[in-house]
Amino acid sequence: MFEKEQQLIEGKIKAYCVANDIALAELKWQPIPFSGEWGTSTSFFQTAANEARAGKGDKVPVPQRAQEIAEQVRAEIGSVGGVSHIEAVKGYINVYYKTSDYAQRVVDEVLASRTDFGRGDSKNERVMVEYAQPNTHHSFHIGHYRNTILGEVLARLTEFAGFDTIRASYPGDIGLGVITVMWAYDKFYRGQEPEGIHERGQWLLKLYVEATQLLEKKDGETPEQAAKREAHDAERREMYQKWDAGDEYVRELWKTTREWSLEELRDVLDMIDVKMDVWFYESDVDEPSKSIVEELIEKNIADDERPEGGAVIVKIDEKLGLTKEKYRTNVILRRDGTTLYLTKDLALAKEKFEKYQVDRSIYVVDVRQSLHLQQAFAILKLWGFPQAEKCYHLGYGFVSLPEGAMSARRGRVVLFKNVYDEAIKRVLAVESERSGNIPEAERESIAKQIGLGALAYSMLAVDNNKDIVFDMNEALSFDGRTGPYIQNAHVRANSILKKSQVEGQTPELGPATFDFELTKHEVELIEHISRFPNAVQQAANEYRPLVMAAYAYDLANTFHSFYHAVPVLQSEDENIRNARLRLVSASKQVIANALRLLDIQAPDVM
RNA sequence: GCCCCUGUAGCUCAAUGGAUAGAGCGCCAGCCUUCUAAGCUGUCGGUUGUGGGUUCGAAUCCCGCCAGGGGCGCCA
Repeated sequence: MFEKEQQLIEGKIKAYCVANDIALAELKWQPIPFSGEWGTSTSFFQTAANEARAGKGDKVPVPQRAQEIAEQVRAEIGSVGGVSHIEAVKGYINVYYKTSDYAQRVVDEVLASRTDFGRGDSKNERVMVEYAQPNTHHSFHIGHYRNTILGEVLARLTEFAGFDTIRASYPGDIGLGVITVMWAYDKFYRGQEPEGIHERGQWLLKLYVEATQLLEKKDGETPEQAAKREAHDAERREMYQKWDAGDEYVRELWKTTREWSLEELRDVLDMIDVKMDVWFYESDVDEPSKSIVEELIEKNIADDERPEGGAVIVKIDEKLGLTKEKYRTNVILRRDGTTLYLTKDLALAKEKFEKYQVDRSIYVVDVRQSLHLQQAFAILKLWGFPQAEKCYHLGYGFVSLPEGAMSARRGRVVLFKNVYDEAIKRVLAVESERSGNIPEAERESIAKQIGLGALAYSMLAVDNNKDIVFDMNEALSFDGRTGPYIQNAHVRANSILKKSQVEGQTPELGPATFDFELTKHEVELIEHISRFPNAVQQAANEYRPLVMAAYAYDLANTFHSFYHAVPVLQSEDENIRNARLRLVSASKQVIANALRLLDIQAPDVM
């Protein structure tokens, strides 16, 4: 925002140092921590330290010498347009901007750009974010939700930051787990089908639990029980073989039940406003991945141990020439010729690189699969894909329950849909208590926005590499550092604007200047707003939704304080009233932009 | 055995080499005839697991140790 002024000052500092034989170290500018006003600062510690190391400076302590330089430089700079004053403190030089200029620039820019405020310039680079990879024939649980919201927000961030972004889902639609459900369905429930997308999807999970009970070896089982269990297992294996061979009946059964799961998944994604660009299915890459195995053997990357009754493996460390074990060795084809997760991931990566021309490939996957993905990336490198360098595993800690890990086998899972329903129920209860002014018809829709806002934020406000113990009361809390807190700031801003009869009535907010004495609340609000574009870039570059989550809260917090302390509509001076209205409008816009990046709705009333 | 992650206020978490380590929850005390109290203001609360090292400066980087979690050739 003040790049020109900063550059001018930097130039003067450099000139002064050259003239006075001071070996200036690189200048790093950063905002001044606390201020009733705002500005930017840089320090001279590094320069002083360099001098001390070179034996200059007569053994003056570094902080003292840094302060000396800061004072000398300060005297030299003189006055700069747009800058109110410059001070030398504790080895830092603080440049304070002229309040009115700064405020005006920030607010005007937001109001000119609106929904595009904070959008980065195009980076001419294509990013694919792969997330939402639940298995079919299960049901979408709260762990899948964490994955999906993280991936979606990351995609929104990279897109807004200037990357060409592709969203990709990769459901696991085949495997022993899938066959297990099909077997149970075919044997015990053939022809049945519950009403309702979610009921039907969740029913498949129940079948899985039931089937697992029947197929699991139990302590002290009688020979008859054991025989029965083994017979069941044989049926299941037979079904898998039939699927593999393309048996018409089994394939049809698979397609039908698979579609039930995918319908449920699509509906969940729709509920949380996620629109996928590309759908990859595990079953689609099964065949292509087999030819990849042959290619890797030919290229002497993979070793074929099948002649000795083994599998096809890749000795990754050895092929990379590493002496210490890092990636180890892994199997890419079973001895029976069937593929593995790793095999399919290689085929998928090839398609991403060749068909979709992605420059960066981000995998939002549980941190427990870290070694596995590192192995995949290493093999891609051996294979000759330069993009392997830009494959990135965004790992996240797993979501467990207060009573322990979630376990689909034991039926101990918290389903997303149940949390969603509970969230709406709780918000509606609060609404009936506090929001008497909202028409009955609108309440349901707002309850969805608030409930999902609480849930999304509870996931996003924790660093992705930390595990989460899912607690319904915490996840659906509406007080304090939560989604609804941020949404409420948006609502309050809207409330002022609505009452001012500015928005909606006239297209333009009244003109205003900020050359009156601003309160510290206004100053802080403006500063936070001005930081938004940087927060977008940082969050996207570091692949960290948390950065944006933290930013959104801080902005809302600043707005709430402003709202409480500074009258807007009651301002007697017309210029001040207009200036504050412009500030409120800008605040509302930036809060909305931040919430949008977090996949959280910004309601006008709540 | 090897590798990865985590350890910060009573609890849940921020702070990725800079100024006095910050929020929320909880506790306590204030604030609604005044733009929505899902809010605001204030109080209390810290040897950043531990011992060294690097640096002008370390929660942050390096090494050791302790504690918890996860992973390691035919599951995904």
